[in-house]
Amino acid sequence: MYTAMEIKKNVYQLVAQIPAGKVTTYGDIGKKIGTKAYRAIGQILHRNSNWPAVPCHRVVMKDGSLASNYGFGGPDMQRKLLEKEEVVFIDGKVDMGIHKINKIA
DNA sequence: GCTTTGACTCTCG
DNA sequence: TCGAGAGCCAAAG
Repeated sequence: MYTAMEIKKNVYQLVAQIPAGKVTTYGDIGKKIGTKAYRAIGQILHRNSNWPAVPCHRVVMKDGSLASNYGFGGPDMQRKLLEKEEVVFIDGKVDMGIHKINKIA
């Protein structure tokens, strides 16, 4: 049983544990914390009370696509940040086969 | 205090 | 293989 604060804390914790050059998906985070509210995670990160402690730019969709409305400068900014992390982009999407984390600590 | 929206994902057609 | 619909949780109006 998680409370709103616990969920947010878990999300921030998991995202903060993502190393540079690696990315994760909302689904993995949701399953990791035991919730199916993948949208809520995105919402939490959008609000992001813990910026810049939480690298929300390392969180992408299942397909590797970036967020639709990244609230920091648009998806372009997010892509730029990931590229600086040595993340390889394929067809405008993150190469999940290399950068996607198998399991979050 | 209730209703609507939102950085998503999964399943059925 | 591609498209549309339902489900979930939290924050804002």
